Amino acid sequence: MPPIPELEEIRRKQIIDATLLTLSHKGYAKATMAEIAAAANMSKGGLAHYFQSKQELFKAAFTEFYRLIFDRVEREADLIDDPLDKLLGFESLFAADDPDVEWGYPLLFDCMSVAGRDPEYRTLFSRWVDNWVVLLSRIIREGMDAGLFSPLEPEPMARTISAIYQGVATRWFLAPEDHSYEWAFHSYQTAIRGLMAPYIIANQP
Amino acid sequence: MPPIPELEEIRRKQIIDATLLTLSHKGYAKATMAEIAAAANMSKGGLAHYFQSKQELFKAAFTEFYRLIFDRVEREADLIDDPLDKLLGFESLFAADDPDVEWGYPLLFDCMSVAGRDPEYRTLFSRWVDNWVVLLSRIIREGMDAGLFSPLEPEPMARTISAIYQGVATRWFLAPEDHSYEWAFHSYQTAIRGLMAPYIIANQP
DNA sequence: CCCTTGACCGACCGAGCGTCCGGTCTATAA
DNA sequence: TTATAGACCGGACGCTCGGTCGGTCAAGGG
Repeated sequence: MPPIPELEEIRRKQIIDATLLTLSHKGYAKATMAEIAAAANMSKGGLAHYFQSKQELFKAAFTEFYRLIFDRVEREADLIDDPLDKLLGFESLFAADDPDVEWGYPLLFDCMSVAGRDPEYRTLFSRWVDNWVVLLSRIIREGMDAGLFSPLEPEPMARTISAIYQGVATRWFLAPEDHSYEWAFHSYQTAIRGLMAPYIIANQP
Repeated sequence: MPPIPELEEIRRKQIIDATLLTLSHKGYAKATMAEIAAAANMSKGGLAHYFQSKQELFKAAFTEFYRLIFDRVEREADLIDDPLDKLLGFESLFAADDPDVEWGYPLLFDCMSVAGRDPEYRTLFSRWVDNWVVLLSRIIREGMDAGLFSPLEPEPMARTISAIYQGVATRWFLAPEDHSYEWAFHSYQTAIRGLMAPYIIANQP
């Protein structure tokens, strides 16, 4: 009998946090169960009590990871009023010194790498993308409702925008010597403006 | 004394081909030296005779891989005359049934995943990008020389274009249910047209 | 005909890994 | 107080893999 009924939830969170921490500086391939157990102040056996395999644990960790990211992005989008500015304003994701960013990208690359062969991880990746698409679609609809954008299909446009964001961010992250923050931000903004240009209704004077 | 002096080159090519083949359906993490050796019709010892470590072999293989891709892309670009059409015309890279494409993307994701932590692979990734940038910059310069584009900095634009291409292609490859060929091609073309629009000189009637 | 050289073999080693499992401890129920 | 169940421990097991190393064989030089 568990003394505290929520113990399982607490432990799972504790383990997942430790997994993300370990993953962040070791990577998917080199993170071991022993290391994760140690980071969670637990033994390998205790860890196995809550997650029966490494795969299961990693999938739970990755799911938790993108939940974290979206909480954050959504909060930031809420602070901006103008829909176009919202679309253009993901600068916080180009913050090199932010720990979330620093280990978030490698984690995403790990997921993509595995997804190249494993359908289950492909689903994880799709869900990651879907979150972005939902967020961006909502912003586009806001713009249409406010009479700022002329009618367009929100979802394909949202997918295009997020794909462009990901492409630019990947370069910036993996080859920063050749892709400065300025380049990344300018590239992203120019590309999005170019895409949205046909749909932006000139503001009345 | 080797009976054929070029034997070493032949063997290295043979091994690298086998490595790419093995990598293509096993992935970086799960491809073993024994398997590669078998694919090269050779023993582990023979393999070790030419490549002293797995890392060394993989780096050579990846370098060869992007040489292959660029030979191909360059040849295809040569077939098109109009510079803008060249920029817009990488459709062969959205060919799902092409074996080069089918295993090329996973290989690139593997490289990116390792590059997230390993500076040597980061350099490999940079070189991969640089190849694209050189190719695209040349096309942009052609357009400027031909009076089709007004003056612009070719390199940053080339980097933006290739980043967008990569972002779109990644989605198309990893989440094809949600990102059709039509979506990918339209997204890429629309984005590039939007970027280039300010620099396209209206053709005289 | 022997000796050297280099290509190549494949059994083996040792490290590292995920998983399993017998056991211990603690808290509740009887 | 005793019994029981679940939480957790940590060593052992089995396996895989990269790298090594003594050996074989064929070709050419002396």
